[in-house]
Amino acid sequence: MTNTTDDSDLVLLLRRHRVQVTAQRLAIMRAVSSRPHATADELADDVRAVIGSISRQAVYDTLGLLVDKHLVRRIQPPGSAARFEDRVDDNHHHLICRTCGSTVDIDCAVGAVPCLTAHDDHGFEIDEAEVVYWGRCPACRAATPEPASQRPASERPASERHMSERLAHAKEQQ
Amino acid sequence: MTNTTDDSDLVLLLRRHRVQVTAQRLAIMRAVSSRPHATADELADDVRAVIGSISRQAVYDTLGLLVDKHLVRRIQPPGSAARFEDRVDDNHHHLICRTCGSTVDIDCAVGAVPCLTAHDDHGFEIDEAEVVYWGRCPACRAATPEPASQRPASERPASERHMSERLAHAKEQQ
DNA sequence: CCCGTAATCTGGACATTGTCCAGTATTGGA
DNA sequence: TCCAATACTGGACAATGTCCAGATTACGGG
Ligand SMILES: [Mn+2]
Ligand SMILES: [Mn+2]
Ligand SMILES: [Zn+2]
Ligand SMILES: [Zn+2]
Repeated sequence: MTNTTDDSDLVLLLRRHRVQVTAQRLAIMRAVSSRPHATADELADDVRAVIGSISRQAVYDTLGLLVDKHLVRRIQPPGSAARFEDRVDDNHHHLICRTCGSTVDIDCAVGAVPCLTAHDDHGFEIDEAEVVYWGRCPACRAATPEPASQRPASERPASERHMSERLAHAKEQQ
Repeated sequence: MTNTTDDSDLVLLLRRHRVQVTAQRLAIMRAVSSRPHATADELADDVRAVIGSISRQAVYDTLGLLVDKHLVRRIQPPGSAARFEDRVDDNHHHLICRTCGSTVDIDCAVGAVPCLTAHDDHGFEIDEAEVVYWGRCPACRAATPEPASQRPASERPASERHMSERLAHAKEQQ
């Protein structure tokens, strides 16, 4: 997608944001664009394949800078290192396969700024809602038809939600 | 809350789930109940204050086991170590202060099984939606009235979402 | 075009959060 | 009470970041 992007375009973009232009930064931007949802480590590898070498710190510094400038979005899926992507400011979410870890973009079910209206905001000033959908991708579903499914995800009476309440219940039944 | 719970109740609960009863497990269950959203490390400290000592491995093993048994829920807030809580199977979400990290429970804006219906499921079999709301808690808001707010969170034309597209735009304007 | 300074990059040490493993201790049933 | 399965311990190791001091590079001004 950005494979066809000229370096001069990236230079322009950086200058517009008052960011010094370096070979490392250009390479990292290209890497982020060409491999969405990659980790810092993966991006470092990609960059090394192009410009020979880069320090770990330069990778982290640059990604952090680009995130600050809203040129890159950092997502931190539970149980994984941070991942980075090109697609910013559109509030999209992510769908991750429990089995193989593959990650795809997903638009929000609710609207442009999804879920930003929580029932009770507890006095917080909410500015972002991050949503991660968990499931099994088509490939993994095909591989194992029915994984002896746990996780009924069904509701339980509110009175049994906490450990303490559930054990009281257990005692009665005993 | 569970401070008043008798050990024998916890024993009962574990037995019902075919889990061996040990002093470490009981202490960890108590710790999780009494300090919601604590990290493994914090729980280990709490447990040590009660039973003297426990290995890090026992803490992780037990928490993992309790999570498997649906007696404890593990949440992994972006940028933080995993946290654990008592309140399971009710699909509630979390609201985290960007400034001080305080975490509160929040019920879903949408319904009992929130957001589980994504626009396009990409063929995935979705079983859970995890939502993290980000913001500033009342205390932090009071401390700093307006933090030179960035993050407009406003929509941008779809044509400007990706780096590549935005730089093209930049070029025109040049 | 050259210079000086600020910004950036480098490489190595260090921190945090977890997992692996082999040996020892405890649990719970026979 | 005894045994086998299970759990716990302590130390090594791994992954993901951050800190820091010194070397290098970028870029605006002369
Ligand atoms: Mn994405
Ligand atoms: Mn909670
Ligand atoms: Zn998969
Ligand atoms: Zn706060």
